[in-house]
Amino acid sequence: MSEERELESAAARVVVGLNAVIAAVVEESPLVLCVRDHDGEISLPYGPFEPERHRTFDIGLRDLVSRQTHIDLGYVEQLYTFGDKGREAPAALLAGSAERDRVISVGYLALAPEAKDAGGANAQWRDWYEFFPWEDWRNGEPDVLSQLILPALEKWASADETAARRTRIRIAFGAEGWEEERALDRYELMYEAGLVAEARRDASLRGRQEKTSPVRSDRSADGIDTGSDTASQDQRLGKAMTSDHRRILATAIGRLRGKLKYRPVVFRLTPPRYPLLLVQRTIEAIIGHECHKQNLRRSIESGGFVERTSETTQEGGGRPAALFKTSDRVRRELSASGLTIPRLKVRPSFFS
Amino acid sequence: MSEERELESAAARVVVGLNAVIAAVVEESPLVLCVRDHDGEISLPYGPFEPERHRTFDIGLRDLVSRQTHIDLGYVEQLYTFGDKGREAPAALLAGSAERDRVISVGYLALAPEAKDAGGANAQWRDWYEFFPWEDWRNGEPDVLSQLILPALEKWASADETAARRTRIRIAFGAEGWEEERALDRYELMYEAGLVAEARRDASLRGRQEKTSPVRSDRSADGIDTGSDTASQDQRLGKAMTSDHRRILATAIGRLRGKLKYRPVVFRLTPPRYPLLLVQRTIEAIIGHECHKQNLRRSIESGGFVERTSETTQEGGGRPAALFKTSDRVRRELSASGLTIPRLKVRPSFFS
DNA sequence: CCATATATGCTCTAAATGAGCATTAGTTGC
DNA sequence: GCAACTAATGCTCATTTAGAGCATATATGG
Repeated sequence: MSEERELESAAARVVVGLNAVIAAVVEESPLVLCVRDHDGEISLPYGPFEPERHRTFDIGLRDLVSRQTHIDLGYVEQLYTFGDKGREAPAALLAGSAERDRVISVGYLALAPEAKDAGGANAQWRDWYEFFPWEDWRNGEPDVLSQLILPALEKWASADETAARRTRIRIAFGAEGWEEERALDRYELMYEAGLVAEARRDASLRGRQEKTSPVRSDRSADGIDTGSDTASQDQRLGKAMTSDHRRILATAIGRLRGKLKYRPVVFRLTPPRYPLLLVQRTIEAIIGHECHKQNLRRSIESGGFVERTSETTQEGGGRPAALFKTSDRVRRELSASGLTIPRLKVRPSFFS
Repeated sequence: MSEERELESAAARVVVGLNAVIAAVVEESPLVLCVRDHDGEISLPYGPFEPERHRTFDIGLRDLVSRQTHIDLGYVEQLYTFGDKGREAPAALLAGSAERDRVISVGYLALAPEAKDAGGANAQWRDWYEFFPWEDWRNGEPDVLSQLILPALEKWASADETAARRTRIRIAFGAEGWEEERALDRYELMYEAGLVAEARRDASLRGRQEKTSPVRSDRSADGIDTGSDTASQDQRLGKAMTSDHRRILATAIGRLRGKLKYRPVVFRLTPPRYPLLLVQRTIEAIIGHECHKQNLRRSIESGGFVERTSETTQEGGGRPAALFKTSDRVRRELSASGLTIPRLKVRPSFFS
């Protein structure tokens, strides 16, 4: 049996890749570092995990990123490992992988305190809401939700006898309040409903490759044709990415949004000295909605996350702001709890 | 370059394994399903991920577990992917992997509402505190902490000029309050300090295999010899497991403990009808400390997690308890928030 | 009936949150 | 210099949660 299996695994290898979501926040914009893949598609930095060179994933990731982008990662955390068949639709995405190899990928999230010039012309910082326009509620409920997404999802749900789809939609899209950390749930629903470009791309790729055994038959089987032309729609439904990178990014956003609430990770994204408003803008950029200023300040100050310095800034035309620095306890991760984020409520219009 | 890499990866393959932490709670005991590996060591159910047979990790895991143990998994969630070099110390742990292959492993957590007979004589449910005696505070602070662990860690920390070790110890072991979800941090510190059997085992294995490049030099370099004989000490410091399985289990425990607080996962572990005390005991078993009964009830009842039925039980010699069932909203995961767990405080004696 | 064991109901206090008003200290235009 | 404007900062008040513990209800075994 051991021999048999040996033959088997020699036939179809597993290739392990590494993917990095490298995030920074600059001037109200949450940025993610992107590269162009060989087809010119937008991708996350990725590459093979090389067991001979890399003692740990962590080391492999840093090495890979530093070679692709001139950036040295600081804070890094493992996100999720993606292994679904067909996820690496454009085959041979990683050098050295044969057609039938299974490519799995270990996704990481990294935080950078500044969006340093990424070096290679190939690397570029992008606002992550380019990929998820519906996730940004800072200026109120995004129109695309009630105008495009929810109607399309509703149609998709109505094609399902059981209430399962509708239930999932209600949870993900906030029938009982918008939960920002459900970014992945929302993306997955939209994918399954055929609303994002990747769903259509993957379906056609699958159609070409496999004549037998329908994989995830529900995906494009009854995907919705929302009418207008694809290009302008993808504009409103966000840019596509290589392979399942947009899913990985959604995972990262959801994770970061959640983590913000129970660990003081914001301070991984701040410069050495900063006014409290910067912390607020950083949080708002990530979370995707506005906060109650005074209460957030109370939370930050009373939590002992920061220390006031004697310096001040004079940015816009208002009273000068005191500059703060992150307290030692927090920088050394001594601090257990995160800061509570007082969100300013915006009522979703749908699910009235 | 692509060719070069192809050769390289043909030389040292990556083999992907799957690991399952399958948990259940029975009568105040948190149980985990274990198997015996070929050496007779206690292991988590594991096996190779077979890309030809398995479309997703999830499917692979269920298949693997059902073949090893007669159990059909319900709730399943990915935990973490372990890839450190040397983690699969006893080489060729997975059939078909050559000596120099790198074995990485995708760990999963599964919850079972009952500890069904596992089938194979090889599979066995065990109380997870056998492996982590210091994590069970239900009868107050475990003696082993102040008697063995903290002194040994303190000694280990004092060998470090920087305060780094001591800081980590203080965070992990609750200088500012015991945080039950830090189970992994605690285990890792103990491993690094050479307090658990696996650390000594891995060190000797490494010593045999590699003459060059000291890997994780701090591990056993100044590991502590706490004096008394190893056997009785391992008794007090918990049973060892194959490879890094105890680390995986620690990850699972920490994750489950954390999740309990923000998602209603307890109800994945309850039978169809139950008295509220059962929920309490289940939570206490997992969390590792007692709760304030009345407040926990308030939390459960007011949160709309359960519905009262007209039935009652008569277990011990007290007033009969009403039987509840989990509400639909919760069973379909409609419920967003978890229940707040009112812990009964126990003051740690150390870090006075 | 009594002692004992739980279950269950309720109260009281303290702390955390949510909202918003008021004041302060600058800048800019005139 | 003054009015208008901008943002920072300080504070208050009402509500909600969370933490503790007392009191009552309904069983069991003598």
